Amino acid sequence: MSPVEGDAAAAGSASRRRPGPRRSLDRTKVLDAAVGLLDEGGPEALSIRAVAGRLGVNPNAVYTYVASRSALEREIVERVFAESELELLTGPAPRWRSRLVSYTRSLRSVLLRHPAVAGLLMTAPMDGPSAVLIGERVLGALRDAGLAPDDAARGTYALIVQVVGFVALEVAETDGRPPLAPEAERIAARRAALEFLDPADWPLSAATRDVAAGWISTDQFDWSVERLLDGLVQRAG
Amino acid sequence: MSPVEGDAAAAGSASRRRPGPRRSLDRTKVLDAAVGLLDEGGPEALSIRAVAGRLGVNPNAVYTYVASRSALEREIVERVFAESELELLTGPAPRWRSRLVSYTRSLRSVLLRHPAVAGLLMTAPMDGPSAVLIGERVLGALRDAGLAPDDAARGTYALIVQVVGFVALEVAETDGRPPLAPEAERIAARRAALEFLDPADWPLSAATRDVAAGWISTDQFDWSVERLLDGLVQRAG
DNA sequence: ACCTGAACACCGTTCAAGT
DNA sequence: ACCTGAACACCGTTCAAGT
Repeated sequence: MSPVEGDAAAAGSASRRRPGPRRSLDRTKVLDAAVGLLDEGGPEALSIRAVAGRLGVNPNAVYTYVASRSALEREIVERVFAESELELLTGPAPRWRSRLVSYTRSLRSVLLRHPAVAGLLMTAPMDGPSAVLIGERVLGALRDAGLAPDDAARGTYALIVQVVGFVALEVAETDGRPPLAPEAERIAARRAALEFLDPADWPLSAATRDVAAGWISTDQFDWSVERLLDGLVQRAG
Repeated sequence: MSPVEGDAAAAGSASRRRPGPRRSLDRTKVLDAAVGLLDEGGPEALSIRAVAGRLGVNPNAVYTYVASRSALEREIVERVFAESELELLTGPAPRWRSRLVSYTRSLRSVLLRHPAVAGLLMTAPMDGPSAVLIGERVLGALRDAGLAPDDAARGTYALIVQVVGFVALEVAETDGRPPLAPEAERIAARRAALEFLDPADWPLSAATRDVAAGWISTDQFDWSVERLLDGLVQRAG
């Protein structure tokens, strides 16, 4: 990539210079392969054996770099979190709301570009470095909104739950294979599926079919975030 | 179970009375077996083959009653939703808030008693009859709160996302085998895991470690629901 | 209609061995 | 240290056959 080969090569030349089989893999290649599989084939395309196959090694070679399938899945989520535009969260204090709104939109967009990864969102704790950094920045924005530290911390989690929960349920209605159908198409399919709602049995739901069809929409996403923010700031002094 | 054998036997005697192998299974037994496996052995205990084994039949016999493993998972969630105390959602209009708060608490409790089922919450659309009925009743409570129909419909989904998202992330931090460790214990484990937060790197997060440890707590759950409700009613006339 | 029997094409993970 | 080779104990699902 660059004239000098970077950290790994530098460290290697200094400490270890044995003939050996000369490593054919590294952690990055394993993760690239895993995300590539999910992005091309959807949720079912991911397996340790498929990752190994894509890298041209035996299945068990993967275990040199990841402890287990579930550890691999956690790192995949972490890597996609790292793609979100964190810089949207920083800015002048009075603009705390637009910072949060634009960042949550950005995070949703990133996840919708990797729908099969989004399907892994709620299956393991989000405790990687990117998740921690996102938390720190959201916390900062809510402090800028005037919330006391403890309320800002609680609000941070409520917002994260709303955002990742929304996206997880949104992709759960798809096959997880990118690119997803356009939003309008997905809403229309939901609208058709809600045709069954009989006003005699579920009057309120039947009367708001069109809104429920849009539960996966960008409008509903933004609206939910805004309402939650309204509730959070209401109790700021 | 009772002197007369119930619906199935009655229907059977009237319409079909052929010798045959006399069915050894039905849909209910399959679902009972599946939930039983999850409740005893956690998420990994569920497989089509294990369900068959528990019922003493061949693996493929299960396919007479469920179309696929993922269809089975959807029905498992539906069945656990049906265990929630829907009657908590009905009552006098002015008590809309306490109806919503007590129902969401009840739903969380039910799900935490079936943690491996809770792990399936975000992997498929919740479109079963119980989910529809829950939606109808939540919608009613939000109408009682004074929200316009469309806002009530949007609010219903925001609330569902918050509740199921919260529980899914909560159980994702456990092994999914019931009974879960007591909440205080799970919070203490989180507190210990957050010890690494260096104030130099993440000052705001480090300062609110104790709150973040309690992100899986009943207090945080209630607080999140209340703040969202605050945001929802703020725009009611 | 509902089950058995047998097979297909996979899994994650572990262990021993090579270099 | 990092890979190969081989195996263990599983999967979901399909098809043909029995009754």
